[in-house]
Amino acid sequence: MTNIKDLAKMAGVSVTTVSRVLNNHPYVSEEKKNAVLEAVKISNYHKNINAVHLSTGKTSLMGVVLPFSDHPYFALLLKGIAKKALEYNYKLVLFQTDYTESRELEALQMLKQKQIDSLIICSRTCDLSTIEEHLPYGPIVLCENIKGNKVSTTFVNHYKIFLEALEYLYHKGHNKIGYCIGRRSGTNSRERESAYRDFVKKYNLPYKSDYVMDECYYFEDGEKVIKQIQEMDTPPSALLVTSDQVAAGMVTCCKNRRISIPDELAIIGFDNQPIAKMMNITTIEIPLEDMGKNLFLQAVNGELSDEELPAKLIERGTV
Amino acid sequence: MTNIKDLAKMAGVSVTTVSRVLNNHPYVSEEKKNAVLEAVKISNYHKNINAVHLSTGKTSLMGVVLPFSDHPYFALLLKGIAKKALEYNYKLVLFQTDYTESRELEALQMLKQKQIDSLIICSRTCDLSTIEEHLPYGPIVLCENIKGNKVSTTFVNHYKIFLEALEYLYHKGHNKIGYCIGRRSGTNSRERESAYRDFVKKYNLPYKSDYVMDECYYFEDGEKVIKQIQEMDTPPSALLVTSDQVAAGMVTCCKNRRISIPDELAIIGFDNQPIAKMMNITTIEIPLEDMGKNLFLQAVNGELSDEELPAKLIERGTV
DNA sequence: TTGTACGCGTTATCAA
DNA sequence: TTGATAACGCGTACAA
Repeated sequence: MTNIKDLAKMAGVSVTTVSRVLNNHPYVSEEKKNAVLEAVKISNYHKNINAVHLSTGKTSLMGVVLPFSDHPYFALLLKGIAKKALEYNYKLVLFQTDYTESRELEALQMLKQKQIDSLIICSRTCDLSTIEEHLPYGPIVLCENIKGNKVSTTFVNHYKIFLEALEYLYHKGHNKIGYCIGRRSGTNSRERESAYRDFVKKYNLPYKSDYVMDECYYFEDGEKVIKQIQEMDTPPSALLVTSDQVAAGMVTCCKNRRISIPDELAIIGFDNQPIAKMMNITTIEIPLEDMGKNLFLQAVNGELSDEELPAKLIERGTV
Repeated sequence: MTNIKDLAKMAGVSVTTVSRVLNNHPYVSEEKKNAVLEAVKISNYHKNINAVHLSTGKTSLMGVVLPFSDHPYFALLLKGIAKKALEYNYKLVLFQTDYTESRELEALQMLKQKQIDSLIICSRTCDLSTIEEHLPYGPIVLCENIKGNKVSTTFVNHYKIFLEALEYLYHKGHNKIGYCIGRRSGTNSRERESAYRDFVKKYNLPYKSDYVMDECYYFEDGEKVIKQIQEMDTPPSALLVTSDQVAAGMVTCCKNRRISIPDELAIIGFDNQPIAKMMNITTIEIPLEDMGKNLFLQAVNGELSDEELPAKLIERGTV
């Protein structure tokens, strides 16, 4: 492997000059520059990036922590991050955690060890305090509404939009409303739960714990939900479903079982993914790709900020 | 940032001894070992991985090239890779190419620059020769049937399984069979096309170019296909669809349009994803996760091998 | 405009 | 069992 020293020898210049040429620094004569470039060409030289990293203390590598990359929600977030990463010439290191804390710690560890410059955590299991401990080693940004901390955040106001959707259903005549969610823990889920509780309280509705169904992630989970509500004595007449995938699975399942939508069951999905448009599902649009882009920018520049992005209800045929 | 030198000073030993302790090498007394460990603890020391990389010439980073990470086919492949990566303590660097060659070259570049140890290319646009040029810099493995080269491969025999599926449809009484595919280029696509041509030749069927539909990737593309065939004078009576997602989209669309499956249109999907099971879609099972695992293993150990994994037809309700 | 010399943090070699 | 010291390859004060 030829290195910068070899090049210097070949071109008859110093290593500094070689380095200058390689990094487009000023103050180097056309003549020597060409000599170096020539040497690069004939020697098939390529920088050893690790040496650059060691020398500069930076890696142009950004970590991305997410539970599953095969879920459209996170895939879209990732897409936004990846777009900006391309633009800024950053590479991404993926940490697929399956919501296990140890995998999250690995990512934080890499930040500590300077293998990545910064870290985007799309969803987490570990404590906020654990994250804060690692802040001295590089920027960490989160995708949840916890303003006023030492970490930057990009988020949508899940409390507000959840409440809005619930009110919408209520004014459409529904008073038996349930909701489906991925996991019960996590900031976003807690926000939704508290919106739900505030809603039933406001309208004096009973809080039925079986109206809240968790572990809903994928298309095929929609069937599970339909089965569940069919077994209930008084099933909900409307469901807020925090993923369009699951909502689509429910719509498909309902068609198979001849359950009429929205007459027998109204459904509001989340994200406004292509599948929702195609299946004409009423949904809450979440600007996932924009959120990804924003997360990236916060992570690169490292300045502290909290940014709320808008979500909005899109009326279609399932309510 | 405290470093190994500081530790040495603190513990009253040499840097060599510190390094030995840190890497669990033998020949260090219990006493000194404890002294070092103590120093590590109180100084909150963490290795600078870049220095390790520079020194060892390795990174424990593996590159993964794929067109889109939000497609279930690649997401499953990635899942298999990620599982093994976790086991072998490797991290993954993701290159989402959108099938642009320049992004692929970036990955190869990183291999050259020693930022990654090895590279898995799940699907490519660039020439095989371009890949071979980069082979001296580290193992590169491919996910396609091009045996006998200097690169390792893991693949299923798409020619064979495609032919098998076509025969299956033929013997079910279909002689107007079409197929849907992602892109037309690429080894896998060419294999399928040649299986299709051999099939129509064998049974003396006409080759109709509009029976081959490309750009079919996602659920929502299923609708596009149905629209297309509905406009044909003599639409196909059966379709091989190289993604369960698209097949699911088609089934959904057919339900909306009251097209009876399999009577008016028979469908065979690909991959055997959960959605296929749920929607009772006949499909070709591809062991994607296993393929991912295998790709990883080939990439870490760097030995040259070509491994064919089995695919099989799963009969369900759409034929 | 150019070059020398050192630092980055670690591992590996070799002598003791 | 230990420790000096030389790599690893690059960037950059600082001097010229």
